[in-house]
Amino acid sequence: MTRNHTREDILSEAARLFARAGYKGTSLHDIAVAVGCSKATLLYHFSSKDALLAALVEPAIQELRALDTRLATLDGESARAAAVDGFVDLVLRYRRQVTLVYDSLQATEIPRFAGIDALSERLVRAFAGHSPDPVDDIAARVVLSGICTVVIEHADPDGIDLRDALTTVAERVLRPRTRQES
Amino acid sequence: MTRNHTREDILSEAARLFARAGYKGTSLHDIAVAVGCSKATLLYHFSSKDALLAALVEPAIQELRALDTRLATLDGESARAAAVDGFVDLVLRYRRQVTLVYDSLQATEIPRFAGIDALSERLVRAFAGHSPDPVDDIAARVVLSGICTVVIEHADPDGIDLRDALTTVAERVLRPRTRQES
DNA sequence: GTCTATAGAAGGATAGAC
DNA sequence: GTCTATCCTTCTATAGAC
Repeated sequence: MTRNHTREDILSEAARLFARAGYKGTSLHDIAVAVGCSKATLLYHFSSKDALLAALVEPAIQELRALDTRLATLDGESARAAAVDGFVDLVLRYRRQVTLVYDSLQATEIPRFAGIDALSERLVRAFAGHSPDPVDDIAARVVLSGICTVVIEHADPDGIDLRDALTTVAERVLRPRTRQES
Repeated sequence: MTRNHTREDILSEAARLFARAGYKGTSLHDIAVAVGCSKATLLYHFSSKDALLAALVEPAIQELRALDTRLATLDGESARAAAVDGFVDLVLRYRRQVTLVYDSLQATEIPRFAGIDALSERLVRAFAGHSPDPVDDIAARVVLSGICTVVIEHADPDGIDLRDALTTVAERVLRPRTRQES
């Protein structure tokens, strides 16, 4: 089918190794060994290690931008629900890339990622249902980042449906309170 | 007062830089420049880069173990509350170390950290109130890791009381449901 | 497209003067 | 205790043959 099997192999192995040891913790040599080729081959397909990272994360970033655009047309409660569903779906489909977006923002300076901080803030606001309560804001941040970390670490999809569980948890935290304190 | 001002400076600057760029992403040269000394001085005070990391994280790990021990004497609901309060307190007091414990487990092999995975699992179980429901388990993981990430990123302690907010959020997710579905 | 060989920089760590 | 100088390794990236 695809003739770029080497290119695909590189992307696949790089994703695996980056997710395990981090971007800085993975060398081109490591990737080359995993793929079964030389470092020079890696750099034939991708102009640099940074470029490899960018290629790896690009589709995830694009989908994140698409979600952001979609959310802009919604408001309040419906935006919150769409944000949760959309984000959980995205994170589950791009498990390995998620870690990278996290540590790559600090690890490298890839211009393509510009504007992602603002996007991230809009996502937090959507999770919070645009509530003015600071606690709702913190709740949104906890859930957002917690979902990322859990998906990263939860390698094995055993019995339970992770998507449902994550969505349920998010609803627990984010759904507007019906005043009932202890 | 303390005569080890250089040693303290090194620990302080290393904590700052490690938290910003990660362990692998920070070189001894970076730390030396920040402290205003040479690499050799760094390695006079700490036998290796790994040893510096260990010294930095050690107190946090010890307190984590202490919390774990304390929790072992409690059960169910009281254990859950104690776990949340204790953990939030710990994470807030060791903000910078938290990131390190996360990425150092993958970055380096420091024997002193042995057994921390099991400890971490016990903490998750305590957060979940030892509920057998898998969703409660996921909820505990989301909150636990979410709290860590939020504290790391939430550098500035502006108006709101982060401790109260985090505790409140944790209670929202973890407190046993009174059956009320949408 | 893939390789070997190698350049050139940066990393951690040591030796020895002060 | 702190420094400069140096060693050795590893890293990213390039050159050029096949």
